[in-house]
Amino acid sequence: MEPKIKETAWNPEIEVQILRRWDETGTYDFVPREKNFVIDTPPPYPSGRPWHIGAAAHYSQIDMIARTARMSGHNVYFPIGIDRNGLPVELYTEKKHNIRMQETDRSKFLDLCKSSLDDLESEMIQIMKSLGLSANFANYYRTDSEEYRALTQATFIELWKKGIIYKATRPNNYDWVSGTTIADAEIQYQDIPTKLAYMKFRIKDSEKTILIASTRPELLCSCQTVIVNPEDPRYRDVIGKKIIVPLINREVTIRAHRSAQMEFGSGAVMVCSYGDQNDVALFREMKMEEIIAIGTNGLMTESAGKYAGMKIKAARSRIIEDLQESGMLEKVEDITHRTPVSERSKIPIEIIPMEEYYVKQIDSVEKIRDMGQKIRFYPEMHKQILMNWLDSISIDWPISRRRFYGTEIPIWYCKNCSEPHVPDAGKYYRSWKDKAPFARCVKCESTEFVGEERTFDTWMDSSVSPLFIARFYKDPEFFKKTYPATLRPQAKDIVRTWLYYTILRCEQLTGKTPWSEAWIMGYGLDEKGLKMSKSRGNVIDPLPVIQKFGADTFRFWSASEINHGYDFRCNEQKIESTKKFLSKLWNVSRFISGYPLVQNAKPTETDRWILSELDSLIRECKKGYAEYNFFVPAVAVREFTWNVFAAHYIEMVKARAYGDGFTGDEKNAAIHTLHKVLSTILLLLAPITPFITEFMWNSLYSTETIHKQRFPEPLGMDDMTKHTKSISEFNSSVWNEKKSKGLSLKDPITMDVPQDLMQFAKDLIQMHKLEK
RNA sequence: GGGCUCAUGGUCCAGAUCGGUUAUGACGUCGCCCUUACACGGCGAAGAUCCAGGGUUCAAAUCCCUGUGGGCCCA
Repeated sequence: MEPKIKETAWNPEIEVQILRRWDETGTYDFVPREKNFVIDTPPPYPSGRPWHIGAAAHYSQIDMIARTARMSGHNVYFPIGIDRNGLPVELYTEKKHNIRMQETDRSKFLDLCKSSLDDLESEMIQIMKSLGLSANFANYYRTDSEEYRALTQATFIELWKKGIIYKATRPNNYDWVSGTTIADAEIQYQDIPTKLAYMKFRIKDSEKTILIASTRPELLCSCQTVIVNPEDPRYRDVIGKKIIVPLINREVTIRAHRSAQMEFGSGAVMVCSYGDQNDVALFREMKMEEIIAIGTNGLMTESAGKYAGMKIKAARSRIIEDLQESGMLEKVEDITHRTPVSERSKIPIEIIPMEEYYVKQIDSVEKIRDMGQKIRFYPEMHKQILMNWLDSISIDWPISRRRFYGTEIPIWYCKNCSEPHVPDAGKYYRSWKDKAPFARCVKCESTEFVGEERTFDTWMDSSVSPLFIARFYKDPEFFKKTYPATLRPQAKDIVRTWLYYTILRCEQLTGKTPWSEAWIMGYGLDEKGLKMSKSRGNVIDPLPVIQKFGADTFRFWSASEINHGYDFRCNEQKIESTKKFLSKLWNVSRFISGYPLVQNAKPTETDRWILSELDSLIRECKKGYAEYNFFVPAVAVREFTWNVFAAHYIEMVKARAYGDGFTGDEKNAAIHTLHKVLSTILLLLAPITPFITEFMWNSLYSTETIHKQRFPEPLGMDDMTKHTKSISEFNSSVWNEKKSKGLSLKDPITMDVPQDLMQFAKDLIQMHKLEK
């Protein structure tokens, strides 16, 4: 028998041809039906190259979800988008061209950002395509397109009319390097070494001093009170007394407040506007007048007196020196302080009062919690990330940003009376440069307007992705069929942003939960378990890896190595060695390809044994697929194919398939079973390794694509899996016996078939050339 | 300080819901072998006090408690 297939190893170059055929025949085109399986695919952000290998693994797995759904009989809608709004591209562009955004013409700056994005985007699209994503690339969307931004603006206009948006001046997180307000969700905490200064505050009309420890002595000028814990015996008698702020010489009152921790520093705390969120709460609670010590440029303000105009750190050092000179410094300790920093620029944020727009969210927390409870999370434990976040929401969501590359806030202000005007929804507005779409002010009838210059927080755009893909406002028929979506796949680090904001916004706009399932994946780390970063030099570029070993290799690695929901390690050598399994599968197929398809056959005992093992494999795989956990089918199929089917069954029936010493029926039964098992393996692996399975399916079984087939059902064989262990043990014992006698495997040997394997005797005797 | 999570041979990972065999498999290492699908292979070997301590039990990698160490998140 000559195998139909000649090559002896899986050649990844075949993938290119298969990709082309899928593309030409429109294999994955989406035509909406009444019921659809809609994936709210995360639009990746092209922030620089190379693209993260963990992200490539992530998108491979999202594709496995799409293929699983398709093979389970669903009509799958798998859109692809690219997220292009926001700060990273601005920073990238500033660096690339050595310019500063605030000093560059806005139109010109936007053009530069756009071309940076175009370059980075094309590489990402190429990787996603070559990974074999069964998505609709023909009309992939961009979040900075006119159409997308018009949707973001339309949703803003609707919320504005519903009264969910408001403007307020309040202390806010401010990133003075990127020059913008940021939301709590954009803050990270980092342990940063800093100095804890113990300062002496003198009690008025007394020689007594109280020690106050602070990491922010430069905020002395904005100190409005000193608090001590009411339970603290050391300070009981000074509560209500006046105390003098050193250097500033302002008198403030000592107050009792339970938020003062007795263990920290000296137990007495100065309250300034604003050192941290607790200061904000205390100023509000005690209705104190705020003093702004730090400006939006990151420099000390006029309120800081002689320190005005200095950078924060410089002012801190100078004040410590001055305190020393005036004898008001007790000591300075070096400590490590958990410091809130901006997620993007990594600098410590300042809390500065500014006027910004807000989306109401505090009132919705309970509703979102209920909706979140009803979403099925894979894995279930990651629902907790959302719940923890909901517990810690304390202020509304500030949505305005003082940046350029984002969706413009569509508001014009009357030049005369400042009344804000919001245009009709539906168009894309560039309020910073477009002429106001109003004739006169509704309030004072003036005819001159000034456009808002700020942009939205990018999560305002991202949080309406389920609405965009469902053509909200544009195509009611389509919307009805595709919203709510079925599933949101995403990484766990953006649960509190993307996942949460999407539920919030979709609830506000549609009253519905945007999807019924959320699939949460862990991070890709380097081989030692550390985060990959350019500074560490441990970044792995996915593109050459995929080119070298093929997409199926990469995908099978991702399925067999990643325990769903947990962080995973990326190791190029492991990816390479995964290819061995594909070659094994290739050669098993190659062997079987030498036999014709046999329609009907009566299986022998040996055949019924492997078919019974196959049934249990099908059940196991389907269990994994039902939870979108690809680790389960990948490992189960590999184990079965390699260590049961190839190692034992194929060896046992080789002679029978050749027909040596067997009847025609027995021979046909072997050939029929070989094809049955192989075709089932191909179907079970198709979502994970779409290329090799498609190639084999087309070569052996059908000209139709494997990817529109249904998953196999168990045949319902009697359970014979209990024999598997005896079979493999007996085979091993024969191999060992021959080896110890220096015999070749094809030499005959005198051995008996064990009693419990008599039903398989005929095959075993031929396989090992057993003699009496 | 609170929450989530992890800890099994050199490396990765299974087994843990429902306690009971010589603890699974892959990668790597070593030895032998071209046996008509495959040397990207086959056969075999070495290699684990299942993080520590305590408890429940006839019996614990598995259940309970305490602790140690790592990761992430929140204050």
